[in-house]
Amino acid sequence: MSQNSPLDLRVRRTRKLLRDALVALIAEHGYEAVRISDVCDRAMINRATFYRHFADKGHLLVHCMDDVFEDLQQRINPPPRRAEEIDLSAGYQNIVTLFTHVSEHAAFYRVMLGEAGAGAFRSRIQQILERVLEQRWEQARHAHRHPPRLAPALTLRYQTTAMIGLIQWWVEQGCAETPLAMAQAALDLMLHGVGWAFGLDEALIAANITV
Amino acid sequence: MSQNSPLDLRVRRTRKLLRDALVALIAEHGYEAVRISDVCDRAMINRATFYRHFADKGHLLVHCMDDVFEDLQQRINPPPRRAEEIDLSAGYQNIVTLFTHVSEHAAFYRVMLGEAGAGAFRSRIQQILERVLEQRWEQARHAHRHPPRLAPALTLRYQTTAMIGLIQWWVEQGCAETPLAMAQAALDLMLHGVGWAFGLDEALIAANITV
Amino acid sequence: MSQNSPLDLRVRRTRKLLRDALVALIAEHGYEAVRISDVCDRAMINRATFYRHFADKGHLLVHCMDDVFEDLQQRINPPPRRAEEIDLSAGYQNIVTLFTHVSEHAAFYRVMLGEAGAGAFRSRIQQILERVLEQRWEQARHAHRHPPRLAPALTLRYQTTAMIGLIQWWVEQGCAETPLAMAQAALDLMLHGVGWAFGLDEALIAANITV
Amino acid sequence: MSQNSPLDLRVRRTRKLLRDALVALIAEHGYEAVRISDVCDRAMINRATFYRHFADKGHLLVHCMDDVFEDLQQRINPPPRRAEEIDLSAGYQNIVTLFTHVSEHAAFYRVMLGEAGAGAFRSRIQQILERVLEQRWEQARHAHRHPPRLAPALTLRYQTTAMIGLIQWWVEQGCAETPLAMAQAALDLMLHGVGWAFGLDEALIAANITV
DNA sequence: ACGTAAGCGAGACGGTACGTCGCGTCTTACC
DNA sequence: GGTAAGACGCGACGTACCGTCTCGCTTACGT
Repeated sequence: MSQNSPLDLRVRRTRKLLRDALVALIAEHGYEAVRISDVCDRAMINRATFYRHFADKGHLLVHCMDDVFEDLQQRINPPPRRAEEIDLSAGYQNIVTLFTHVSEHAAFYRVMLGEAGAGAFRSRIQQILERVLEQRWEQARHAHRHPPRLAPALTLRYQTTAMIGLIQWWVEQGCAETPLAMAQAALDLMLHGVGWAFGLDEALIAANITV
Repeated sequence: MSQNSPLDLRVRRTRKLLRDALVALIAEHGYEAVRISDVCDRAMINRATFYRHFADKGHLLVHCMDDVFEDLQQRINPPPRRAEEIDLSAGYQNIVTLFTHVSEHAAFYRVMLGEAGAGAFRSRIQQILERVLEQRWEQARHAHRHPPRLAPALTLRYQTTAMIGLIQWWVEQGCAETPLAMAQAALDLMLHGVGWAFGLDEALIAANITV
Repeated sequence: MSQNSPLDLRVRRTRKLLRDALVALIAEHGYEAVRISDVCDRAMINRATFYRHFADKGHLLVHCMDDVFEDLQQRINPPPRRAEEIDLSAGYQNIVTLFTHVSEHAAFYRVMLGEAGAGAFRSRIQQILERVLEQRWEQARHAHRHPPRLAPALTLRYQTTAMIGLIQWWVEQGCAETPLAMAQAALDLMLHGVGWAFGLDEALIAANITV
Repeated sequence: MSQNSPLDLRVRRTRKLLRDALVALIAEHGYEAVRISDVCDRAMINRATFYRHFADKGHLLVHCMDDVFEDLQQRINPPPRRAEEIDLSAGYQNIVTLFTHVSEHAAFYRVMLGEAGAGAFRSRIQQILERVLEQRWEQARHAHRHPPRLAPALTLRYQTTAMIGLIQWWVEQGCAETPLAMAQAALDLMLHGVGWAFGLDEALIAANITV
């Protein structure tokens, strides 16, 4: 039997060691501060070998992100096949899944979304969330009574960056709340707005719409 | 005493040249890609002189950010002196001011919030917004009928990161909308939520609250 | 014994390919510039296979030199069996043989004696010539009227390096002269000196001996 | 007073340290075996600084050779201004000067002419000697009774390489003989030939000319 | 002739040196 | 006294070549 695995065992081992070392070091010192030689030392991989696999630190980072996001995509992506179930519970499920996934990579998310993280990470997860949210919105379109009240692109950006903010806050707190609680909070904020969350009186809110 | 007199003209000139050069170069190549020697070349300042004023690139960046945020703080910070005017119009005014300020530094915001920007910038503006929003929320507290429905820290983070997302989206579009339109959109999203913006039926929203 | 049986066909083939490749590449780029991987590419031999046969580039070079010098030794070495024939014609014959041999490996000699050649080659051929010349001198000793007028070691070195100089000059010229002409010139220089070759007057030479 | 010296003191110091280190290390390990980092370590110069002065090892070597050969050229070059003194004593003086110079750089010559030396050195000194000898031969031309009996280029090469052989032999012996003795031997070999030095009978030599 | 031990191709890997780049410090000379 | 010019130590970078090491395949040799 010839091994039909795509890559030599040694190759996979080397890449995994490098990935793990990078993640650990970013968590310790931040992305920019990590030197390729540090990664190699930690991974116990020769520096020349690093360059046989990745052109530079950024490529290894992408490799790491692929690792994380692949997991996320596989759990979130499958959209509801039966278009009739337009309730938001599927969306809620997705949000729960998202927070669960985050909690499983909490350390990575904490540092990557932090000040010392890599901008590429934030923009990539933002795109992923945007794509997912847009898809769901497209599928739910016929259930709407009204046309969109604001430019969808704007709304999408608002919601996705806000979600990332929630995630960042949560992992900074050490994931104190359960993923379900976070998902519920996210859904509430999405549906009722920040004013509601702050406890503003509905009448006050309604009154100020016209301002 | 000459100590507290405004700095030597040459010093101020040098620092301004360096600031301008850094901003221009970040806009062209991104923060990390900018070399101190590039900044000096652009500013036509000797590299040794740079080090007489700033310890490193980060310190110059802080200097630049101070320049921008000082402007913002001065326009936004003054809280409503008369606590009785608890209408949201003051908040709305603040938001207009914010977007106006952003439009005046659009290039800077675009690159600094982008993938190639500096993480420090994003986190700093986030803190500023959080502080302002928190202040306003504290002042408006007695006007609320209800206690906060979600943890205020969470809500704050949600709203401020969402605002930054809006800003980023806006400057990426070239500030096509007016600051007033953006402020109105921001306020609407804040008060009515994303579901409303997407045009979801209120009944549907209400129904799913219980999910 | 299988040990001294001629080597496996594959082994001989591999070594020959490597030898030829090295010689060709030295001729093209000089000894130091040749990389082992270049040799392997040219020879269409895997690099790992190279190391199964030679420890490094130097060992392959020695292998190549053995190839060349073995030919030379076999043609020059057999000293005059009958000690009575002490005429110089046998020495002359040897010199003719030497230049003939050189002409048959002209390309190799040209590059190996040139600036980009291997020092080991020059010193090895120098030793060979020195051994041959010393042998002949020992055999011709009883025909001398006089004891050596200069330290034999010095004279030997003078003559052998001069011969190598002649060879180098000749191959650099593309072996324009016949081997016989070169041998005659070498013998003339050996017997009559450089002054004579330049056409200096004998009286002048004699006069200046005392200087 | 502005210093009219061509180079900053630090620059000259750095280059001298590197030169000395290279010479010492070549003497110890041979040219090819010397690593640039070795040179820098020995010279207590940072490796990056090396590259600010020399593109590679070869350029530093040339710098070293210039140092040595400049000395030689200045002592040997000035040709006899008064063309009437065509005796060979001036040539003899030159040869004495050459050997004296060599004895002052004996270690350098020993290793550079040895197997581990640099081919460039040998070929460069060969060219220098050739140029000097050719000059003298041109100036002495009208004193000759006869036209050259062999191609001057060939004779030049013979003599210069032989001289280098003598030099190499001498420094290998630790310069046991005096420079004067070596110069006399060189002149004798030049004027009377190798056969004479070996003590061959003149009649024998004469008889074999016709061979 | 044919099974087997060898020679061999492929290529990952650890290592060492290379030449380059940018940083931050320092000295020197100028104005 | 501030500045220009630039040498210097430092350390990371990305590249190149070396020599070693599996792991299978195939090929010449010995019985």
